[in-house]
Amino acid sequence: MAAAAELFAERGYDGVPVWAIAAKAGVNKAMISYHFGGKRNLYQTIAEDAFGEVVSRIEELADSARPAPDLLKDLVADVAEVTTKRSPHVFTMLLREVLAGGKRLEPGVAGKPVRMLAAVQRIVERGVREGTLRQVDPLLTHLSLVGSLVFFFATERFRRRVLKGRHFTPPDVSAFVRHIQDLITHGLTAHGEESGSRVERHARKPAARGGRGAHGRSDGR
Amino acid sequence: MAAAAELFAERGYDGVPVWAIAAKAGVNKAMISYHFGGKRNLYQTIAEDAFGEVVSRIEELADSARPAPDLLKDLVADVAEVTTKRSPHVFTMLLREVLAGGKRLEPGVAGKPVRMLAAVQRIVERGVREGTLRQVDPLLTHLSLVGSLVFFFATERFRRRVLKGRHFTPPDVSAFVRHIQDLITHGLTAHGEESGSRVERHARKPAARGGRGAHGRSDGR
DNA sequence: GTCTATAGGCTGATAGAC
DNA sequence: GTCTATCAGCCTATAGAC
Repeated sequence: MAAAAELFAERGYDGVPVWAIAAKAGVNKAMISYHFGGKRNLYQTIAEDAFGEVVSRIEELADSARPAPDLLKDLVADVAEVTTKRSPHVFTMLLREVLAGGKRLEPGVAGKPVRMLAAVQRIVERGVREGTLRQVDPLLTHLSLVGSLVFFFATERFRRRVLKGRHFTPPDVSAFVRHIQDLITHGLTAHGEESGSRVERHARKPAARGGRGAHGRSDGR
Repeated sequence: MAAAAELFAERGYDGVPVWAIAAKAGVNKAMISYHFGGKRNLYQTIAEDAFGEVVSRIEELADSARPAPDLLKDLVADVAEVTTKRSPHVFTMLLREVLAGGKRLEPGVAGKPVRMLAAVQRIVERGVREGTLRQVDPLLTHLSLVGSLVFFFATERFRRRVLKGRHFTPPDVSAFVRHIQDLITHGLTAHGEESGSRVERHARKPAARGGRGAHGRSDGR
């Protein structure tokens, strides 16, 4: 499954012959039909597994009552953690599916991007309602935030290849996480707009779920 | 070419048989080999054409001496204009290429994403140097900004399909452009941080190149 | 320039030996 | 469970008639 995920992410479903997956996994190509029921089923299984992990993480955050800006920052860190430590190819595969319009997936899996969207929207809506976020549109905010994230993680391979000797900063995940969290702070939070006073950071909250020590926890700058 | 672009964007290079392109274009499939020299050449021609348009627009902006925040906002509007009025499938195709690591394209075309990256970085670097932008990392800023844009335009078809009866806002291009420009204003510009005073908008500049009336010109809010 | 017919290559799945 | 051999389908490209 890991071998297949990498190949599917890199070349797309139609671009990967079954023999390539078998070769990379060090097994016989007939075994894939035997154990997974064919190429399409293998793909489906991988997608379900990977997308499910991301969705459940995001929905867990959306169910929290903590301040919306903190949740959004944790979302960034969570997403980074999933893709770096669990399934490196989720977002490439997810993005390919979204580009295809979700035609290839069975309904249950195809709905997962929509659940992510709904969860993020819920967080943003509450933040706007409670005044911790500026008056931003939840859908557009979701698209710009998640768009940045998905784009970054899905294109990591490309950057590694083309930015070899040319550019200064090698794409560093934790730096990117901090950058996005910083943009959330400056671009989305309502810091003191109603008072005429100097901009100030919003109050810190102790982390709701113990110190997992992720990349750039919103309370760990 | 338009027919092929749409199909390539939707299903990917490997997912589109030549007969499908021929059928959609209303021509015989042998004509594609005759006029373009085969499927791969057709793809290459389309990619070169579409990517070139975007790159030249962005590089033109990067060569301007106007304030960096204005340039970034115009970049957003320009990108939106190209994809809505000229080639609706550029970003889907571009994104697919980036996901593939640029392996399919000849070097000249593959370098175009890098030129976009370099141009945006140049704008951001100058903005930071001149103090019109906060002290942000140029590469990370490029990735988050362009990532949002590319993601938005590349996934428009998906949204139209899945957000049919479910969600309030149908994805509106001009609203998204304004949203991103707003994020640039709040998240990237250095508005009065050195003075202790109230946040204020940066000074307006008259548009450098006549009133083209694009979606959300930075001076047309 | 346009079309039909076909060649030639590659792919996914599986029958059947072990 | 695993492997080899093979089949049937689909794809691109082109030869050759018009």
